[in-house]
Amino acid sequence: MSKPRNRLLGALPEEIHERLEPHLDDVSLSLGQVIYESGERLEHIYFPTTCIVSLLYMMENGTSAEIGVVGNEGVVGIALFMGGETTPNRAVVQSGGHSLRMRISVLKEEFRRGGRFQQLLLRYTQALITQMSQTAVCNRLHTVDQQLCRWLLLSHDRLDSNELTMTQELIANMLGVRREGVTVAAGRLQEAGLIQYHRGRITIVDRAGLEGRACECYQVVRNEFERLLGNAV
Amino acid sequence: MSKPRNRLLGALPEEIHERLEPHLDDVSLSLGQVIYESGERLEHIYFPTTCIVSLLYMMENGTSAEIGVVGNEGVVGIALFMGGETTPNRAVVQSGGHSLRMRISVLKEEFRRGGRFQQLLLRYTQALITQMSQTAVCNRLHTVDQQLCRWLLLSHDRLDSNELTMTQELIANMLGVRREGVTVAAGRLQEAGLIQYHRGRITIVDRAGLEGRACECYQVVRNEFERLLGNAV
DNA sequence: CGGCATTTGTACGGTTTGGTACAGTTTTTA
DNA sequence: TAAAAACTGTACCAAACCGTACAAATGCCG
Repeated sequence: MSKPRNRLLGALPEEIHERLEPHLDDVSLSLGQVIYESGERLEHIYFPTTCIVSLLYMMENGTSAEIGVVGNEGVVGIALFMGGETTPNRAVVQSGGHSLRMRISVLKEEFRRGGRFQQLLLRYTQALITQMSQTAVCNRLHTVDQQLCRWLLLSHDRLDSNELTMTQELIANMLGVRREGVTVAAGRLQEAGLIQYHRGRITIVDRAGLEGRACECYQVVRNEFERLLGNAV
Repeated sequence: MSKPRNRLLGALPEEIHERLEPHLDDVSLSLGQVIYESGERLEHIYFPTTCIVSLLYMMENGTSAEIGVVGNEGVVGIALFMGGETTPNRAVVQSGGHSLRMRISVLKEEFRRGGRFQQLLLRYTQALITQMSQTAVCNRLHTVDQQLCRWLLLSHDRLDSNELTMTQELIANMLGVRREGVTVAAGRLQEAGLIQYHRGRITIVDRAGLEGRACECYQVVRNEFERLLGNAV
Protein backbone atom coordinates (compact mmCIF):
# COMPACT_ATOMS: atom_id res chain seq x y z
CA MET A 1 0.00 0.00 0.00
CA SER A 2 1.35 3.37 -0.89
CA LYS A 3 -0.87 5.30 1.49
CA PRO A 4 0.03 4.94 5.13
CA ARG A 5 -2.81 3.27 6.94
CA ASN A 6 -3.83 1.34 9.94
CA ARG A 7 -3.12 -2.35 9.59
CA LEU A 8 -6.11 -3.55 11.56
CA LEU A 9 -8.45 -1.60 9.30
CA GLY A 10 -6.46 -2.78 6.32
CA ALA A 11 -7.16 -6.38 7.19
CA LEU A 12 -10.91 -5.97 7.00
CA PRO A 13 -12.82 -7.48 4.10
CA GLU A 14 -14.00 -5.03 1.48
CA GLU A 15 -17.61 -5.15 2.59
CA ILE A 16 -16.91 -4.02 6.13
CA HIS A 17 -14.32 -1.52 5.02
CA GLU A 18 -16.82 0.21 2.75
CA ARG A 19 -19.32 0.35 5.55
CA LEU A 20 -16.85 1.96 7.95
CA GLU A 21 -14.87 4.24 5.69
CA PRO A 22 -17.39 7.10 5.68
CA HIS A 23 -17.10 7.19 9.46
CA LEU A 24 -13.31 7.45 9.63
CA ASP A 25 -11.80 10.89 10.18
CA ASP A 26 -8.12 11.59 9.78
CA VAL A 27 -6.69 13.61 12.66
CA SER A 28 -3.24 14.98 13.35
CA LEU A 29 -1.73 14.26 16.75
CA SER A 30 1.30 16.04 18.12
CA LEU A 31 3.97 14.81 20.51
CA GLY A 32 2.87 14.96 24.11
CA GLN A 33 -0.82 15.26 23.32
CA VAL A 34 -3.04 13.41 25.77
CA ILE A 35 -5.65 11.34 23.93
CA TYR A 36 -7.45 10.28 27.03
CA GLU A 37 -6.96 10.78 30.72
CA SER A 38 -7.30 8.14 33.41
CA GLY A 39 -10.99 7.43 33.96
CA GLU A 40 -12.09 9.71 31.13
CA ARG A 41 -14.96 8.74 28.84
CA LEU A 42 -14.10 8.89 25.17
CA GLU A 43 -16.11 9.95 22.15
CA HIS A 44 -13.83 8.23 19.65
CA ILE A 45 -11.67 5.19 19.19
CA TYR A 46 -8.32 5.79 17.46
CA PHE A 47 -6.64 3.76 14.73
CA PRO A 48 -3.10 5.20 14.43
CA THR A 49 -1.62 5.42 10.96
CA THR A 50 1.69 7.21 11.45
CA CYS A 51 1.73 8.19 15.12
CA ILE A 52 2.70 6.14 18.18
CA VAL A 53 0.74 6.24 21.42
CA SER A 54 1.94 5.27 24.89
CA LEU A 55 -0.31 3.92 27.60
CA LEU A 56 0.94 5.24 30.93
CA TYR A 57 -0.06 4.73 34.50
CA MET A 58 0.36 7.88 36.57
CA MET A 59 1.12 7.35 40.23
CA GLU A 60 -0.48 9.54 42.84
CA ASN A 61 2.89 11.12 43.54
CA GLY A 62 3.39 12.06 39.89
CA THR A 63 5.82 9.40 38.74
CA SER A 64 4.75 7.27 35.83
CA ALA A 65 5.37 4.00 34.02
CA GLU A 66 4.46 2.78 30.57
CA ILE A 67 2.30 -0.31 30.35
CA GLY A 68 1.91 -0.53 26.58
CA VAL A 69 2.58 1.10 23.25
CA VAL A 70 0.33 1.29 20.18
CA GLY A 71 1.17 2.06 16.57
CA ASN A 72 -0.55 1.40 13.26
CA GLU A 73 -0.82 -2.28 14.12
CA GLY A 74 -3.45 -1.53 16.75
CA VAL A 75 -6.07 0.66 18.28
CA VAL A 76 -6.29 3.10 21.19
CA GLY A 77 -9.34 2.77 23.40
CA ILE A 78 -9.99 -0.94 23.82
CA ALA A 79 -12.12 -0.16 26.88
CA LEU A 80 -14.79 1.14 24.50
CA PHE A 81 -15.53 -2.29 23.09
CA MET A 82 -14.49 -4.37 26.10
CA GLY A 83 -17.35 -2.80 27.99
CA GLY A 84 -15.59 -0.77 30.64
CA GLU A 85 -15.79 2.59 28.84
CA THR A 86 -12.71 3.85 30.68
CA THR A 87 -9.37 2.60 32.04
CA PRO A 88 -7.21 3.79 34.92
CA ASN A 89 -4.41 5.03 32.69
CA ARG A 90 -3.46 7.77 30.30
CA ALA A 91 -2.82 7.64 26.55
CA VAL A 92 -0.11 10.04 25.36
CA VAL A 93 1.27 10.64 21.88
CA GLN A 94 4.86 9.41 21.97
CA SER A 95 5.61 10.16 18.34
CA GLY A 96 3.63 12.76 16.43
CA GLY A 97 1.69 11.82 13.31
CA HIS A 98 -1.72 10.92 12.04
CA SER A 99 -4.51 8.68 13.16
CA LEU A 100 -7.94 7.69 11.96
CA ARG A 101 -10.75 7.87 14.42
CA MET A 102 -14.28 6.62 14.62
CA ARG A 103 -17.24 7.61 16.74
CA ILE A 104 -17.95 5.22 19.56
CA SER A 105 -21.50 4.60 18.33
CA VAL A 106 -20.25 3.36 14.97
CA LEU A 107 -17.63 1.21 16.66
CA LYS A 108 -20.11 -0.43 18.96
CA GLU A 109 -22.60 -1.17 16.24
CA GLU A 110 -20.02 -2.83 14.03
CA PHE A 111 -18.53 -4.70 17.00
CA ARG A 112 -21.95 -6.04 17.91
CA ARG A 113 -22.27 -7.65 14.50
CA GLY A 114 -19.69 -10.15 15.67
CA GLY A 115 -17.86 -10.55 12.38
CA ARG A 116 -14.30 -10.03 11.28
CA PHE A 117 -14.14 -6.60 12.90
CA GLN A 118 -14.89 -8.00 16.33
CA GLN A 119 -12.49 -10.87 15.75
CA LEU A 120 -9.63 -8.57 14.81
CA LEU A 121 -10.18 -6.23 17.74
CA LEU A 122 -10.24 -9.10 20.22
CA ARG A 123 -7.13 -10.72 18.77
CA TYR A 124 -5.35 -7.39 18.93
CA THR A 125 -6.45 -7.01 22.54
CA GLN A 126 -4.93 -10.35 23.35
CA ALA A 127 -1.66 -9.28 21.77
CA LEU A 128 -1.74 -6.11 23.85
CA ILE A 129 -2.33 -8.23 26.95
CA THR A 130 0.86 -10.12 26.16
CA GLN A 131 2.72 -6.86 25.80
CA MET A 132 1.47 -5.66 29.18
CA SER A 133 2.20 -8.87 31.03
CA GLN A 134 5.64 -9.05 29.48
CA THR A 135 6.25 -5.51 30.65
CA ALA A 136 5.43 -6.71 34.16
CA VAL A 137 7.93 -9.55 33.85
CA CYS A 138 10.59 -7.30 32.38
CA ASN A 139 10.17 -4.70 35.10
CA ARG A 140 10.61 -7.39 37.67
CA LEU A 141 13.53 -9.35 36.32
CA HIS A 142 15.64 -7.32 33.91
CA THR A 143 18.09 -4.46 33.93
CA VAL A 144 17.50 -0.93 32.69
CA ASP A 145 19.85 -1.63 29.78
CA GLN A 146 17.72 -4.53 28.64
CA GLN A 147 14.51 -2.62 29.11
CA LEU A 148 15.82 0.30 27.12
CA CYS A 149 16.64 -2.08 24.27
CA ARG A 150 13.17 -3.58 24.42
CA TRP A 151 11.62 -0.13 24.44
CA LEU A 152 13.67 1.10 21.49
CA LEU A 153 12.78 -2.01 19.51
CA LEU A 154 9.07 -1.74 20.23
CA SER A 155 9.15 1.88 19.12
CA HIS A 156 11.23 1.15 16.05
CA ASP A 157 8.76 -1.53 14.97
CA ARG A 158 6.07 1.12 14.90
CA LEU A 159 8.04 3.68 12.89
CA ASP A 160 9.09 3.95 9.26
CA SER A 161 12.28 5.73 10.21
CA ASN A 162 15.46 4.79 12.02
CA GLU A 163 15.30 8.03 13.92
CA LEU A 164 13.07 8.73 16.88
CA THR A 165 12.46 12.11 18.45
CA MET A 166 12.58 11.52 22.15
CA THR A 167 14.56 13.05 25.00
CA GLN A 168 16.11 10.90 27.69
CA GLU A 169 13.82 12.59 30.17
CA LEU A 170 10.74 11.31 28.32
CA ILE A 171 12.15 7.82 27.97
CA ALA A 172 12.80 7.82 31.70
CA ASN A 173 9.13 8.63 32.33
CA MET A 174 8.13 5.73 30.11
CA LEU A 175 10.44 3.24 31.72
CA GLY A 176 9.73 4.52 35.20
CA VAL A 177 13.40 5.17 36.00
CA ARG A 178 15.54 8.25 36.63
CA ARG A 179 16.66 10.36 33.73
CA GLU A 180 20.28 9.75 34.74
CA GLY A 181 19.73 6.04 34.51
CA VAL A 182 18.69 6.43 30.90
CA THR A 183 21.72 8.64 30.23
CA VAL A 184 24.18 5.99 31.31
CA ALA A 185 22.28 3.12 29.69
CA ALA A 186 22.02 5.02 26.42
CA GLY A 187 25.69 5.90 26.74
CA ARG A 188 26.57 2.23 26.92
CA LEU A 189 24.43 1.43 23.88
CA GLN A 190 26.05 4.24 21.94
CA GLU A 191 29.50 3.12 22.96
CA ALA A 192 28.62 -0.36 21.71
CA GLY A 193 27.70 1.19 18.37
CA LEU A 194 24.04 0.21 18.55
CA ILE A 195 22.52 3.68 18.59
CA GLN A 196 23.46 7.31 18.04
CA TYR A 197 21.78 10.10 19.89
CA HIS A 198 21.97 13.82 20.07
CA ARG A 199 19.67 16.17 21.96
CA GLY A 200 16.35 14.46 21.56
CA ARG A 201 17.13 12.46 18.46
CA ILE A 202 17.96 8.79 18.66
CA THR A 203 19.09 6.86 15.61
CA ILE A 204 18.95 3.10 15.49
CA VAL A 205 22.30 2.07 14.01
CA ASP A 206 22.47 -1.66 14.64
CA ARG A 207 19.06 -3.17 15.06
CA ALA A 208 20.28 -6.75 15.25
CA GLY A 209 22.67 -5.69 17.96
CA LEU A 210 19.84 -4.21 19.98
CA GLU A 211 17.88 -7.42 19.65
CA GLY A 212 20.85 -9.36 20.92
CA ARG A 213 21.23 -7.10 23.91
CA ALA A 214 17.53 -7.10 24.79
CA CYS A 215 16.02 -9.74 27.02
CA GLU A 216 13.73 -12.44 25.70
CA CYS A 217 10.72 -10.24 26.51
CA TYR A 218 10.91 -8.37 23.23
CA GLN A 219 10.83 -11.50 21.11
CA VAL A 220 7.98 -13.00 23.11
CA VAL A 221 5.86 -9.94 22.43
CA ARG A 222 6.91 -9.75 18.83
CA ASN A 223 6.14 -13.41 18.21
CA GLU A 224 2.71 -13.06 19.78
CA PHE A 225 1.83 -10.10 17.58
CA GLU A 226 2.99 -12.06 14.58
CA ARG A 227 1.09 -15.17 15.60
CA LEU A 228 -2.14 -13.36 16.44
CA LEU A 229 -2.19 -10.74 13.70
CA GLY A 230 0.44 -11.83 11.24
CA ASN A 231 -1.75 -13.41 8.64
CA ALA A 232 -4.20 -10.55 8.97
CA VAL A 233 -1.91 -7.61 8.44
CA MET B 1 -26.09 -18.51 47.83
CA SER B 2 -25.19 -21.34 50.14
CA LYS B 3 -23.34 -23.33 47.51
CA PRO B 4 -19.94 -21.95 46.54
CA ARG B 5 -20.01 -20.95 42.93
CA ASN B 6 -18.39 -18.89 40.30
CA ARG B 7 -19.52 -15.31 40.37
CA LEU B 8 -19.34 -14.73 36.63
CA LEU B 9 -21.64 -17.66 36.02
CA GLY B 10 -23.81 -16.54 38.89
CA ALA B 11 -24.42 -13.22 37.21
CA LEU B 12 -25.92 -14.79 34.11
CA PRO B 13 -29.64 -14.50 33.49
CA GLU B 14 -31.65 -17.63 34.14
CA GLU B 15 -32.13 -18.42 30.48
CA ILE B 16 -28.43 -18.58 29.68
CA HIS B 17 -27.63 -20.35 32.90
CA GLU B 18 -30.05 -23.14 32.12
CA ARG B 19 -28.56 -23.51 28.69
CA LEU B 20 -25.01 -23.80 30.02
CA GLU B 21 -25.54 -25.77 33.23
CA PRO B 22 -25.66 -29.21 31.57
CA HIS B 23 -22.24 -28.49 30.11
CA LEU B 24 -20.53 -27.55 33.36
CA ASP B 25 -18.43 -30.20 35.09
CA ASP B 26 -17.12 -29.81 38.59
CA VAL B 27 -13.44 -30.72 38.90
CA SER B 28 -11.09 -30.83 41.85
CA LEU B 29 -7.75 -29.06 41.45
CA SER B 30 -4.84 -29.54 43.80
CA LEU B 31 -2.11 -27.12 44.80
CA GLY B 32 0.65 -26.93 42.22
CA GLN B 33 -1.37 -28.48 39.43
CA VAL B 34 -0.68 -26.95 36.03
CA ILE B 35 -3.93 -26.17 34.22
CA TYR B 36 -2.25 -25.13 31.04
CA GLU B 37 1.29 -24.75 29.87
CA SER B 38 2.70 -21.87 27.84
CA GLY B 39 1.51 -22.25 24.26
CA GLU B 40 -0.67 -25.23 25.02
CA ARG B 41 -4.08 -25.62 23.40
CA LEU B 42 -6.90 -26.20 25.85
CA GLU B 43 -9.99 -28.37 25.69
CA HIS B 44 -11.79 -26.55 28.48
CA ILE B 45 -12.26 -23.14 29.99
CA TYR B 46 -12.28 -23.01 33.81
CA PHE B 47 -14.59 -21.12 36.13
CA PRO B 48 -13.03 -21.44 39.61
CA THR B 49 -15.41 -21.85 42.53
CA THR B 50 -13.15 -22.42 45.53
CA CYS B 51 -9.64 -22.63 44.06
CA ILE B 52 -7.23 -19.86 43.11
CA VAL B 53 -5.15 -19.93 39.95
CA SER B 54 -1.95 -18.01 39.22
CA LEU B 55 -0.89 -16.92 35.77
CA LEU B 56 2.89 -17.15 35.59
CA TYR B 57 5.46 -16.32 32.98
CA MET B 58 8.35 -18.75 32.99
CA MET B 59 11.69 -17.34 31.88
CA GLU B 60 13.99 -19.37 29.71
CA ASN B 61 16.40 -19.68 32.62
CA GLY B 62 13.70 -21.09 34.90
CA THR B 63 12.85 -18.09 37.03
CA SER B 64 9.25 -16.96 37.02
CA ALA B 65 6.93 -14.07 37.78
CA GLU B 66 3.22 -13.86 38.33
CA ILE B 67 1.24 -11.67 35.99
CA GLY B 68 -2.24 -12.28 37.32
CA VAL B 69 -4.39 -14.24 39.73
CA VAL B 70 -7.87 -15.66 39.21
CA GLY B 71 -10.45 -16.81 41.73
CA ASN B 72 -14.20 -17.34 41.64
CA GLU B 73 -14.67 -13.81 40.31
CA GLY B 74 -13.18 -14.82 36.96
CA VAL B 75 -12.22 -17.37 34.41
CA VAL B 76 -9.04 -19.17 33.36
CA GLY B 77 -8.42 -19.40 29.63
CA ILE B 78 -9.42 -16.04 28.16
CA ALA B 79 -7.36 -16.84 25.06
CA LEU B 80 -10.08 -19.30 24.08
CA PHE B 81 -12.63 -16.58 23.43
CA MET B 82 -10.24 -13.77 22.57
CA GLY B 83 -9.24 -15.73 19.51
CA GLY B 84 -5.64 -16.61 20.20
CA GLU B 85 -6.27 -20.14 21.50
CA THR B 86 -3.08 -20.02 23.57
CA THR B 87 -0.98 -17.60 25.62
CA PRO B 88 2.74 -17.51 26.40
CA ASN B 89 2.27 -18.25 30.09
CA ARG B 90 1.38 -20.98 32.51
CA ALA B 91 -1.66 -21.36 34.78
CA VAL B 92 -0.91 -23.00 38.13
CA VAL B 93 -3.21 -23.79 41.04
CA GLN B 94 -2.10 -21.54 43.87
CA SER B 95 -4.73 -22.70 46.32
CA GLY B 96 -6.38 -26.08 45.98
CA GLY B 97 -10.13 -26.38 45.53
CA HIS B 98 -12.84 -26.82 42.98
CA SER B 99 -13.65 -25.36 39.62
CA LEU B 100 -16.32 -25.71 37.01
CA ARG B 101 -15.24 -26.27 33.48
CA MET B 102 -16.82 -26.13 30.08
CA ARG B 103 -15.84 -27.55 26.74
CA ILE B 104 -14.40 -25.00 24.38
CA SER B 105 -17.04 -25.74 21.72
CA VAL B 106 -19.84 -24.83 24.12
CA LEU B 107 -17.99 -21.71 25.21
CA LYS B 108 -17.45 -20.49 21.70
CA GLU B 109 -21.01 -21.06 20.63
CA GLU B 110 -22.42 -19.14 23.57
CA PHE B 111 -19.84 -16.39 23.16
CA ARG B 112 -20.78 -15.99 19.53
CA ARG B 113 -24.36 -15.23 20.49
CA GLY B 114 -23.10 -11.90 21.71
CA GLY B 115 -25.36 -11.60 24.76
CA ARG B 116 -24.76 -11.21 28.43
CA PHE B 117 -22.25 -14.06 28.48
CA GLN B 118 -19.99 -12.32 26.01
CA GLN B 119 -20.42 -9.03 27.81
CA LEU B 120 -19.42 -10.49 31.16
CA LEU B 121 -16.38 -12.29 29.78
CA LEU B 122 -15.13 -9.15 28.06
CA ARG B 123 -15.66 -6.99 31.12
CA TYR B 124 -13.80 -9.53 33.22
CA THR B 125 -10.99 -9.53 30.69
CA GLN B 126 -10.69 -5.80 31.00
CA ALA B 127 -10.47 -6.10 34.77
CA LEU B 128 -7.74 -8.69 34.34
CA ILE B 129 -5.91 -6.30 32.02
CA THR B 130 -5.91 -3.74 34.79
CA GLN B 131 -4.51 -6.28 37.19
CA MET B 132 -1.70 -7.13 34.77
CA SER B 133 -0.78 -3.57 33.98
CA GLN B 134 -0.83 -2.65 37.64
CA THR B 135 1.50 -5.57 38.29
CA ALA B 136 3.86 -4.02 35.77
CA VAL B 137 3.71 -0.68 37.53
CA CYS B 138 4.15 -2.25 40.95
CA ASN B 139 7.15 -4.31 39.82
CA ARG B 140 8.75 -1.16 38.52
CA LEU B 141 8.13 1.28 41.31
CA HIS B 142 7.48 -0.43 44.64
CA THR B 143 9.33 -2.37 47.29
CA VAL B 144 9.08 -6.07 48.00
CA ASP B 145 7.25 -5.26 51.25
CA GLN B 146 4.55 -3.39 49.38
CA GLN B 147 4.27 -6.06 46.72
CA LEU B 148 3.93 -8.77 49.33
CA CYS B 149 1.07 -6.82 50.90
CA ARG B 150 -0.61 -6.43 47.52
CA TRP B 151 -0.17 -10.11 46.81
CA LEU B 152 -1.57 -11.19 50.17
CA LEU B 153 -4.57 -8.93 49.72
CA LEU B 154 -5.32 -10.17 46.21
CA SER B 155 -5.17 -13.75 47.48
CA HIS B 156 -7.23 -13.00 50.55
CA ASP B 157 -9.95 -11.44 48.39
CA ARG B 158 -10.27 -14.76 46.61
CA LEU B 159 -10.47 -16.93 49.71
CA ASP B 160 -13.13 -17.51 52.33
CA SER B 161 -10.54 -18.06 55.02
CA ASN B 162 -7.99 -15.87 56.75
CA GLU B 163 -5.42 -18.58 56.37
CA LEU B 164 -3.53 -19.35 53.21
CA THR B 165 -1.40 -22.41 52.60
CA MET B 166 1.69 -21.14 50.89
CA THR B 167 5.40 -21.45 51.59
CA GLN B 168 7.71 -18.48 51.30
CA GLU B 169 9.46 -20.29 48.49
CA LEU B 170 6.27 -20.35 46.41
CA ILE B 171 5.48 -16.73 47.16
CA ALA B 172 8.97 -15.85 46.01
CA ASN B 173 8.32 -17.59 42.69
CA MET B 174 5.13 -15.59 42.28
CA LEU B 175 6.69 -12.26 43.10
CA GLY B 176 9.83 -13.03 41.13
CA VAL B 177 12.17 -12.39 44.07
CA ARG B 178 14.46 -14.51 46.21
CA ARG B 179 13.02 -16.69 48.92
CA GLU B 180 15.15 -14.85 51.49
CA GLY B 181 13.61 -11.57 50.42
CA VAL B 182 10.18 -12.94 51.25
CA THR B 183 11.46 -14.20 54.60
CA VAL B 184 12.57 -10.79 55.74
CA ALA B 185 9.56 -8.97 54.29
CA ALA B 186 7.17 -11.45 55.92
CA GLY B 187 9.17 -11.10 59.14
CA ARG B 188 8.57 -7.36 59.12
CA LEU B 189 4.85 -7.81 58.51
CA GLN B 190 4.64 -10.32 61.33
CA GLU B 191 6.54 -8.04 63.66
CA ALA B 192 4.07 -5.30 62.81
CA GLY B 193 1.26 -7.62 63.82
CA LEU B 194 -0.31 -7.78 60.37
CA ILE B 195 0.17 -11.49 59.68
CA GLN B 196 1.14 -14.68 61.45
CA TYR B 197 2.91 -17.45 59.66
CA HIS B 198 4.28 -20.85 60.42
CA ARG B 199 5.74 -23.34 57.99
CA GLY B 200 3.55 -22.85 55.00
CA ARG B 201 0.55 -21.33 56.74
CA ILE B 202 -0.04 -17.61 56.66
CA THR B 203 -2.82 -16.04 58.68
CA ILE B 204 -4.11 -12.58 57.91
CA VAL B 205 -4.38 -10.90 61.29
CA ASP B 206 -4.88 -7.24 60.45
CA ARG B 207 -6.31 -6.78 57.01
CA ALA B 208 -6.75 -3.03 57.30
CA GLY B 209 -3.13 -2.79 58.34
CA LEU B 210 -2.05 -4.66 55.24
CA GLU B 211 -4.08 -2.30 53.07
CA GLY B 212 -2.41 0.63 54.72
CA ARG B 213 1.03 -0.80 54.12
CA ALA B 214 0.36 -1.77 50.48
CA CYS B 215 0.91 0.66 47.64
CA GLU B 216 -1.97 2.24 45.74
CA CYS B 217 -1.77 -0.57 43.19
CA TYR B 218 -3.99 -2.86 45.19
CA GLN B 219 -6.81 -0.37 45.50
CA VAL B 220 -6.64 0.55 41.82
CA VAL B 221 -7.14 -3.09 40.86
CA ARG B 222 -9.81 -3.62 43.47
CA ASN B 223 -11.74 -0.55 42.38
CA GLU B 224 -11.62 -1.61 38.75
CA PHE B 225 -12.98 -5.07 39.56
CA GLU B 226 -15.73 -3.45 41.57
CA ARG B 227 -16.53 -0.93 38.86
CA LEU B 228 -16.51 -3.45 36.02
CA LEU B 229 -18.11 -6.41 37.72
CA GLY B 230 -19.54 -5.06 40.94
CA ASN B 231 -23.15 -4.73 39.93
CA ALA B 232 -22.97 -8.07 38.18
CA VAL B 233 -21.63 -10.22 40.95
C1' DC C 1 26.09 38.46 19.95
C1' DG C 2 24.55 37.35 24.60
C1' DG C 3 21.44 35.44 27.81
C1' DC C 4 18.40 31.70 28.82
C1' DA C 5 16.22 27.29 28.66
C1' DT C 6 16.88 22.62 27.41
C1' DT C 7 19.38 18.53 27.27
C1' DT C 8 23.02 15.61 28.61
C1' DG C 9 27.12 14.08 31.56
C1' DT C 10 29.22 12.96 35.96
C1' DA C 11 29.77 12.10 40.73
C1' DC C 12 28.81 10.33 45.39
C1' DG C 13 26.53 8.33 49.18
C1' DG C 14 22.53 5.53 50.60
C1' DT C 15 19.08 1.90 49.97
C1' DT C 16 17.29 -2.14 48.05
C1' DT C 17 17.87 -6.38 46.18
C1' DG C 18 20.59 -10.40 44.39
C1' DG C 19 23.95 -14.19 45.06
C1' DT C 20 25.73 -17.27 48.13
C1' DA C 21 26.42 -19.82 52.17
C1' DC C 22 25.02 -22.07 56.11
C1' DA C 23 22.54 -22.93 60.48
C1' DG C 24 18.34 -24.04 63.04
C1' DT C 25 13.78 -25.92 63.29
C1' DT C 26 9.89 -28.71 62.10
C1' DT C 27 7.77 -32.36 59.52
C1' DT C 28 7.89 -36.50 56.91
C1' DT C 29 9.59 -40.88 55.83
C1' DA C 30 12.06 -45.07 56.29
C1' DT D 1 13.47 -43.77 66.43
C1' DA D 2 16.70 -42.22 63.29
C1' DA D 3 17.51 -40.13 59.01
C1' DA D 4 16.05 -37.22 55.44
C1' DA D 5 13.54 -33.58 53.59
C1' DA D 6 11.28 -29.25 53.88
C1' DC D 7 10.96 -24.76 55.65
C1' DT D 8 12.70 -20.66 57.79
C1' DG D 9 16.34 -17.41 59.70
C1' DT D 10 20.65 -14.91 59.36
C1' DA D 11 24.78 -13.05 57.47
C1' DC D 12 27.91 -10.94 54.15
C1' DC D 13 29.39 -8.94 49.91
C1' DA D 14 28.31 -7.24 45.28
C1' DA D 15 25.45 -5.01 41.90
C1' DA D 16 21.85 -2.07 40.51
C1' DC D 17 19.44 1.79 41.18
C1' DC D 18 17.81 6.16 43.57
C1' DG D 19 18.30 10.94 45.38
C1' DT D 20 20.72 14.75 44.94
C1' DA D 21 23.80 18.03 43.29
C1' DC D 22 26.10 20.34 39.88
C1' DA D 23 28.69 21.01 35.53
C1' DA D 24 28.91 21.11 30.56
C1' DA D 25 27.10 21.37 26.06
C1' DT D 26 23.68 22.75 22.77
C1' DG D 27 19.99 25.29 20.71
C1' DC D 28 16.71 29.18 20.89
C1' DC D 29 15.49 33.92 21.00
C1' DG D 30 15.65 38.72 21.95
